[in-house]
Amino acid sequence: MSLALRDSPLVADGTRERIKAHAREIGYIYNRRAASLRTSRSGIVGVVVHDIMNPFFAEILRSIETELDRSRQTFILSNHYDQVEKQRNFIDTLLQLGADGVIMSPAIGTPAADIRVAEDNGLPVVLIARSVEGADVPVFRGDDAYGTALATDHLIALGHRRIAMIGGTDQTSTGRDRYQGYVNAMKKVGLPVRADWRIVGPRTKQAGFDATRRFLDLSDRPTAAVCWNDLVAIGLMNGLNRAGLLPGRDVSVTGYDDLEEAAIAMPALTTVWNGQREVGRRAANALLDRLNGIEMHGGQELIRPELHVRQSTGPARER
Amino acid sequence: MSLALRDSPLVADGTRERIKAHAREIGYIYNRRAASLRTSRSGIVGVVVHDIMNPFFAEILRSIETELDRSRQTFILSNHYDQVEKQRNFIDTLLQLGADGVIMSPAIGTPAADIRVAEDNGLPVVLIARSVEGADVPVFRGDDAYGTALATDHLIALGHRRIAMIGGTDQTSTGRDRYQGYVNAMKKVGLPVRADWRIVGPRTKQAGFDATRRFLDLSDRPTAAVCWNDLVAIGLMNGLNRAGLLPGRDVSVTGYDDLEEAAIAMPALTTVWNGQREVGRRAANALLDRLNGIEMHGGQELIRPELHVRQSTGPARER
DNA sequence: CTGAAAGCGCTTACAG
DNA sequence: CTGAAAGCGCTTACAG
Repeated sequence: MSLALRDSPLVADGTRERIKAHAREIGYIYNRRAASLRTSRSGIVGVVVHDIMNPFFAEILRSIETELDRSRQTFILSNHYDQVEKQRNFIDTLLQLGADGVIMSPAIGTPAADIRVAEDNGLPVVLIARSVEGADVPVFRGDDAYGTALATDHLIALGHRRIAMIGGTDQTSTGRDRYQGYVNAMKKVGLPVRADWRIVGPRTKQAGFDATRRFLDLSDRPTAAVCWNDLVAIGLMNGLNRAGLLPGRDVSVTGYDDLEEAAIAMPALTTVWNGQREVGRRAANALLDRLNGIEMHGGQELIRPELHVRQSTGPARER
Repeated sequence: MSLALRDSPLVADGTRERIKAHAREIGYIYNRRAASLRTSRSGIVGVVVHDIMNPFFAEILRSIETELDRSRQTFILSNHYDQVEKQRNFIDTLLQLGADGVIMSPAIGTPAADIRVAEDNGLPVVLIARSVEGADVPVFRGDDAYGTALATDHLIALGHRRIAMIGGTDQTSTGRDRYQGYVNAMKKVGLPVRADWRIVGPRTKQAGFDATRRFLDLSDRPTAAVCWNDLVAIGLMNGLNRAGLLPGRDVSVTGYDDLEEAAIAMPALTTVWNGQREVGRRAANALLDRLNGIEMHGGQELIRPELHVRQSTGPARER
């Protein structure tokens, strides 16, 4: 009977259909726990990110969902809110449930040992968005340094010479890379990189909004801002609007990620496409490949970002 | 040993600690599948909503997460995108995994029978945001008719007489109730309810943005719009801004939900607080109570919404 | 080809 | 109080 229900070719068509019909009739429910106990495959994949409410991760999740659905894998989601302990608990849970693998955007401060524990216990890991020093697993992320350089170059080409960087942190690989790209672009053309023109921290709309005051109070106030991501940029633009300044005319603003809402922001946001869908799709497929026994090299796969120019950037105008 | 690991009081403290230390040392991993097979409790709760990328659901999920974490339940998430079939697959998966219960915002068109199948197979159901006719399970949602009446009353008090309703659908209980509240408020003071002043459909930012043209082209163009939710309102405000109209001065706009970003929208959005956190908290606790054998009556628990007045609404001015 | 038996790793009722 | 045995529902290797 179990063979028939699993569509085994060992069972004749007619027999299979009769058995299936009967199973439906008596309300038979396949017990995946029992099957999993026996086969040690559970059909469960874990996904853990900083925060699914962040549209950046939500967009990645959506394409992961598409890929896993196709392979009939169930996925369990968790936020770690950058708490290593919460992430560790989740990995424990996955191990206890016998999950087949995990896709993670590691919490700030994740030690390579945590990845190794998972791997050593038969839970293959694939990383997205951030890498972990010393962990020999596949990583899928955008080329952040290249991306912010694109944005910065664009502003420089528009004639801006005083450019701030708003948001982010040095605690993640992404944060360091994005800042580095901005620094490289500035230095390449001999523009000053001033420590006080970097406003560390903001990564949300609210934080971008709150940073407006600090930005406007900077000495030798910059005429443009490279923002950590679209959320910060949109928050900053709202703040500038409130202060009576028009983004794209009075101050140029770039975002990062090209979220769905970047195009309908007010004004439409110039930003860097970060390939969320690509990251999700490739990460999911890499994990599925690993589950099917395909050998995988560790190391990064960088997705090349693209600049999308819209209305939030314009020619530099001195006050 | 299994007793010691589960902190049973039957085991002396010293013994327990020694056993636990040893377990850690040899890298012992508790097998929840095996335990679940034996006890028929899995520690898994399913949550299925239309779309977790929608901040309304994301905010509900966040408080569900908090409550379930506290009870050490793992939750499995799924979007149904209003496809009954997808929702049905998810419920099947939960049954196969022996999940302890499910919290769902039912897909449009969910038959009461689908709820009953789950319940009859030992999967208790709690509904959020929408109800299902004929399903005798607890429902937690806001009082939608009351909420849109609050918004409409507010606009009427500001002197508006031509008020449109933008977004939503008659296919959900929420949609019908929100429209009814608007109709009631208009009729109560003898204002006209015109079919062409209702723009059915939009529920996203993009859709709200896209609806701007249709709104501006309405005959006897309304001076105010009651929007289905904050996303539609923000999209509409962006569209109005692009058209050179200032929300709150040229056109008054109300939202619904009071999402976190309503307060920092441009301009700050007048909206109806819809108690997402409350809905999530109560739904999770109701389910946990059911799991612990506490009897539950079916039926709705309505959370009373509140009007939050900000800058997107102002006195009516005729052109 | 078919059917009965063993075993996955737990928990619990039961014998000692 | 302790320890060995049964059984949850599958899958698979094996005997017939």
